[in-house]
Amino acid sequence: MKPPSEKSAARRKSRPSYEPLQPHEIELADFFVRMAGILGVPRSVAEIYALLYVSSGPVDFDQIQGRLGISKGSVSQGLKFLRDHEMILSVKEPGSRRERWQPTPSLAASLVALLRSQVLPALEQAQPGLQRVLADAQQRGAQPEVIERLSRLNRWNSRALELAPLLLPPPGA
Amino acid sequence: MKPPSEKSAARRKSRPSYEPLQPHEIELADFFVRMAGILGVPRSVAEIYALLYVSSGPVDFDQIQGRLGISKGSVSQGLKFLRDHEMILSVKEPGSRRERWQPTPSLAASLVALLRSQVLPALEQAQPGLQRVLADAQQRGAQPEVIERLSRLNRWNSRALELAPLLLPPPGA
DNA sequence: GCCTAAGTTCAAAAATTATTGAAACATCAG
DNA sequence: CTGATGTTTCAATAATTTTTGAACTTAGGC
Repeated sequence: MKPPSEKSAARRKSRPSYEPLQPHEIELADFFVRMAGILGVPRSVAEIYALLYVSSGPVDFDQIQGRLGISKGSVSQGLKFLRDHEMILSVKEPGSRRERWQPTPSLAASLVALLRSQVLPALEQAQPGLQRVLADAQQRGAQPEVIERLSRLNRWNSRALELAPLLLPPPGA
Repeated sequence: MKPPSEKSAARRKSRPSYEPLQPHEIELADFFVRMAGILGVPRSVAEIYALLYVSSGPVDFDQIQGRLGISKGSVSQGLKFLRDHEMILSVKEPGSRRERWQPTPSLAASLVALLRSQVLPALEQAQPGLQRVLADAQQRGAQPEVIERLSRLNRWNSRALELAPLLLPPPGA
């Protein structure tokens, strides 16, 4: 609520005070937050991405924390998530340990990568189980309709797994 | 833990005791639960769908509750969700008020509908805001790179909105 | 090689979301 | 009609997820 007195704040090592998000930035953040929500990505992560997205140059850790008004921990974890999913890039300037961040050039590619990383493991892990479920149903002489459903599910799963690598090469190719 | 004594259970209006899910059913449910999780659909909803999906005929309310071991409230809400997203159909048999449920023929169509229902409203609502954000940036003479990003976002949004009705006709066409 | 700025980790707290169950409601078989 | 059956509602609770912040680690400037 009450900010540290102007004087002391200004004197010591110039701990800069950051502006809260402007209305237009909030609008964009809301959009990203909503979209991210569909995929279960936390609010803070979407906000960080939005901030980088509307910002003209790379943004550093403290700016992110200050402008969004969130904790260090959240910033760190959010950046980790975005890094892991190759949605942001860091720019290092010489003579400073500080990293500055900006979005990857293609948001589209980022989204695809994000989806991949969520869906693919599920498909892969499910593969043997789904086959077993189908075999099981056939052995038990289940209704043709059920067999048909389970077959289709298996076919889908296989096709998705085949197509996946074409959609975007795995993170080391 | 301890079921009601066999005798009384058997006598009165035959409140049947339902079998818990079999291993092959659990396997399928796990798959659906995982996939649903990606879209933020609750576990219980995915389980209900999975049960209908592996079952030979339509399944009624009490069977769902009994076999999944969840509350009436959850069953009701889960069915509502699935109904609202046109993922299940009810079959009514004459001489009974009871509804029995089965999955809609196409899981693919169901998934598309589900996605639509989550993504479309977000896109629609965002439309004016995104345009405003772009206009704003242009007026403020923001960096070309930022303008470019925001333009692309707007174009995407518009194209997605145009394409959407083709993907699947809105729920009354 | 220190020492400090920069960032990470993670247990605890807060916030959010899902589930329960009891009461209210609706419908239709009798 | 009416009573019992079948379903919905929703406030309370439980479960899960996200955020915080203080202690810890790391890296690089000096």
